[in-house]
Amino acid sequence: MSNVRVRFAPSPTGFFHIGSARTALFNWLYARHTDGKFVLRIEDTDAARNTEEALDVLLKGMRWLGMDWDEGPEIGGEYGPYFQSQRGEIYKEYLGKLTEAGRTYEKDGAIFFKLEGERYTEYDEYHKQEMEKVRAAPVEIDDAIRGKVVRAESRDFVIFRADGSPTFHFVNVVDDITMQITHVIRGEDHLSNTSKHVELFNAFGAKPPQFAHLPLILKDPKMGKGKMSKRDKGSLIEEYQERHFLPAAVRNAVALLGWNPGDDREVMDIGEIIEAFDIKDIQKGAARFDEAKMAHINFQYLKELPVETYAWFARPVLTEKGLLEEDHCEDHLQRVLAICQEKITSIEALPEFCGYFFTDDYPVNEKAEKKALKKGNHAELASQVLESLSKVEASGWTVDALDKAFGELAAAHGQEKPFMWWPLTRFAVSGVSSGPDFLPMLEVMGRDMVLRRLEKMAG
RNA sequence: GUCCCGUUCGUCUAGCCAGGCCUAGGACACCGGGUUUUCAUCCCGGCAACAGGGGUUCGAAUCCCCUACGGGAUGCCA
Repeated sequence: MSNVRVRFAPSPTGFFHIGSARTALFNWLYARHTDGKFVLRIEDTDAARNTEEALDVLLKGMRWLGMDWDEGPEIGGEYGPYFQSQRGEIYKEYLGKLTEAGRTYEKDGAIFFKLEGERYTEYDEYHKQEMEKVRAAPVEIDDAIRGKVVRAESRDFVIFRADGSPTFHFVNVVDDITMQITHVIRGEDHLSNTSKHVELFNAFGAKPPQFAHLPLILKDPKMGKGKMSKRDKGSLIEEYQERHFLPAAVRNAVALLGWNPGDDREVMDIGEIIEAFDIKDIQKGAARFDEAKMAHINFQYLKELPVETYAWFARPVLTEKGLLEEDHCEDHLQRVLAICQEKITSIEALPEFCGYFFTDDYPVNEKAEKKALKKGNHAELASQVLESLSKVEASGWTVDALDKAFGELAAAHGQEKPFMWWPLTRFAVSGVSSGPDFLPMLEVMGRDMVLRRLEKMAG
């Protein structure tokens, strides 16, 4: 085990944003890669919006993506509590240290952190007023992604509000010190704040952790400017859960958001990702999230799934849509899925793709109908197929037998191949013009269903 | 305004730190062709980028400077 201790410190808002998930994942990957500890710390100081449900969304999302934490909610750990709302005593104690060192003062009921350096007054263009500023020594941040970043703070800042609650900058630093965090991997929006944090670490006489600031995930320019927000489509992990994406695929896609293994690998199992992951390979530039790529990766995972597992994911989706009885024969389900799995790119599209295997109440696609009927008189063609296929016994209803029956049908009409009957037949039994391979589809459907639907078309 | 960060195909990116192997590679998307006389799969092909300008150098996507653009910070939000 290494001494690496990283943390993910979300504020439960009721959403699990893809950017947060990425930050969590990178921390988790780094912990697993280095055989260190991954700490989950809940920043629930804003009582108004931090509810039980909000925390639940977060924890469920973490687990769904397979990110387990070594210390944190529900499991505890030796550096707890892991909820900021329960760490008041610790914050008071650390405030005392600062006050003792003469680094605080009170103003308007709030407690400020006092910077060291020459003081002067200057008109501030942003605040549109005269303000007291400090010529503090520049702080040097050695960022694992950006390199050396130098930035100087110029104003004292609030660490305890007038209502007595500590601010983000303060609790963040105190928690990182007391939880002995060695690496802080977080979004770039915190890079400018880091000089504040380093000032605080220094004031406490603590060594700042290794920082690594992740590039931001920007929204689609068509949707506006700035970083991706929870209102943007595709930005919430919950959305992928609801759409039945495979968690491993989502995790893989999220890992690729600003990181890559340095070669052409994209679809990787989690062990591979953990092994390859390193902070130095993280991108500097901001990225735009591409849903199409996520879908592609998801499909790659879907194709590789054993049909048993595929059925495990698919069954609830089909049941939800009312296509499948709870106790529907597992073997039959798997036979259907086996011929669909390679053709279909998402679980989400499955009900539409294969619903007709399970119910007679399936929609008829008009375009497919037009296409199928172009081949000739549909009632006539259907009755020809019906006549031919009814000769195949239920016990011998196989691809081979069906192929043979179609062959004989063709021969009887002086055709070399039976393909003129195929589109019509497919349409008659499924209502659409595309789907699984034709003969296997008929075989899996079974004699009764196929003949029944052909009869209907034959009139 | 000030400070900080960034900028390679439409998108994600490799290459940049250690300049020549880059006529800039891969993937997604898109377009075309093929297979499957179904198809959303699969196969083949195509399109398409070093933000701009100066330098340094025999040689720059790679090093330096400037400009432009994008982003972030500048909260008693986190």
